[in-house]
Amino acid sequence: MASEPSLPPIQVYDTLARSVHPLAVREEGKASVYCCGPTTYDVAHVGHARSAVAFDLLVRVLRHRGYTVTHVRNVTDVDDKILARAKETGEEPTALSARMAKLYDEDMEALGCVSPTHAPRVSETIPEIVDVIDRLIKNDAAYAVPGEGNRGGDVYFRVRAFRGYGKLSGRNIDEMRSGARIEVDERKEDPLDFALWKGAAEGEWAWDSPWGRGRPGWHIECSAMSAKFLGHGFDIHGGGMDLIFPHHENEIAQSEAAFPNQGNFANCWMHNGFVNIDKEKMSKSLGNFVTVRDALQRNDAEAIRLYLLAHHYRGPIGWEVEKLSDGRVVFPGVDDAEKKIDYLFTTLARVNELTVAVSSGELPKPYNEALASVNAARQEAFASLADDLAAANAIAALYRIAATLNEMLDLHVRKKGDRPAIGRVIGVASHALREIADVLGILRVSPTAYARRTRAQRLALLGRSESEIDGKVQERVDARAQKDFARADAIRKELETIGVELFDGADGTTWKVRK
RNA sequence: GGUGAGGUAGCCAAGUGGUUAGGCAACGGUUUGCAAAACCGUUAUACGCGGGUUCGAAUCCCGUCCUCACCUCCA
Repeated sequence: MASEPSLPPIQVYDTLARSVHPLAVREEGKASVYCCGPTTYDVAHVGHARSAVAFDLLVRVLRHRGYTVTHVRNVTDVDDKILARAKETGEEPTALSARMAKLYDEDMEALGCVSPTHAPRVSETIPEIVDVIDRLIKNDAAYAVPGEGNRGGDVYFRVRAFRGYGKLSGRNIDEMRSGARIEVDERKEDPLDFALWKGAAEGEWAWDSPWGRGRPGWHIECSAMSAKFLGHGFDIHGGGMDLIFPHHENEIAQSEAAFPNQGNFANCWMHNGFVNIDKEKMSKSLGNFVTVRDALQRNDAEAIRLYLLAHHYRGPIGWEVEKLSDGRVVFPGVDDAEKKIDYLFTTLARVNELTVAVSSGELPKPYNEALASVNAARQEAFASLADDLAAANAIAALYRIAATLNEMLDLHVRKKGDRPAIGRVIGVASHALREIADVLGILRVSPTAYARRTRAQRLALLGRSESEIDGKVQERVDARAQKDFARADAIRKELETIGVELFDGADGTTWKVRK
């Protein structure tokens, strides 16, 4: 169902098959995607952002290729960690959850992630969760253990009863026993069994169920939610690589045991790699994390997104953190990405300022070649994205197209070349640039809006005010008017040392804060 | 112990058998009062190490070293 027949079919790496294979959807022209979202006990770090961006890219690519995508991303707003954190802060767990879920949405929106079609919450899916557990008990795949005293009962999944257990993560049950540290829990029939429902004491944060008051186990919500919105056997299930075991393995076990003889729970499994700091996985438990909000304070959202996209979604990303001598913390890799975003926006700004005649006839050779190179770059970009979301190649194509645009713009500015031919190349190239950027989810605002917001952010980081810089610039403009170039150069140098670059253009002097 | 990911030029990072990845930094050129931006060129016959297959290997095979992750909460 490609909207453009010349583009190759989409293929992705499937963790279950351990290979790249063509995407097969159960319903022509439609794609169903379920992604594991956050557990809302704290703000998101850039590892969460990476996962969201990776699957946002998937959804964008699918939509660009003509698929109608139903994208479900859950919010685990009921969890022991939320309860524990709420006890620390004195907040109601539900309030903490709701607050963090809102911040997560804000962060991901800032990073250009399109809102999922459905974002179900555990707290609003309890009846469906109870229903799946009930099915599992009826299918002998799970068993209830009565609670004691005023505690509700527990329900456990009978791992050994599910024949396919381990197929996603490549583990076998007996090898796991020797390696895993398993807490002795007398209520379980087998140490491998995991909780579907956990009984809670009277007065605790809990919901009613046939087994007494309690809360759902960690994995069951995804089985219930995906069934609710996508049904059994949906197309793609996504999440971070650390979820393969046990979370996704358990989802498969639950869903396939609840709906036996109905085929695979999900047709294809995609997993994103980690964000590392100093070669170690960024994680809450290690404490080596950078929150999305930290990152957004120091860099533009577009730059963060580009940095994440510039690495293949399955590989690791090293998030560089550098402490400057003055104590400030910077992210050099993201700064680098921000320069690239600057370049692309600057190119677009030049295009926007231009009004030019457009040739419709046969183009002279050099322009024809430029046009061919743009079209080849565009083709390459979308072919790469179709090949397991190779975004880095699409980004490379972006630079190639931008270089052609700037080359044409330079010719135009210098009043050289064939203007209508230049106009035609610029028209095609800028359209291709925007189209690719759109699928990548970058260059989402106007160049002027970007310039305005990055200037404000960079000035704030430098501790300078706009009027202060404007004053200096005006001083220099006056000096130049009097041909006092020594004074003008001194001011230029002074501004340069604090990170401000000047540009003497035909319409006067403009300035920019360097990243 | 089991399972998986990765080691590519100063740095970041694509690439799974044969013609350019791309970016950053540095340097040279065009342009500029000087700069910046932009464009062109150079740095770059790079692929952890040792064997092997092949006319040809970063890419396939065997061995080996190193890093990281999962097996416990984790995107």
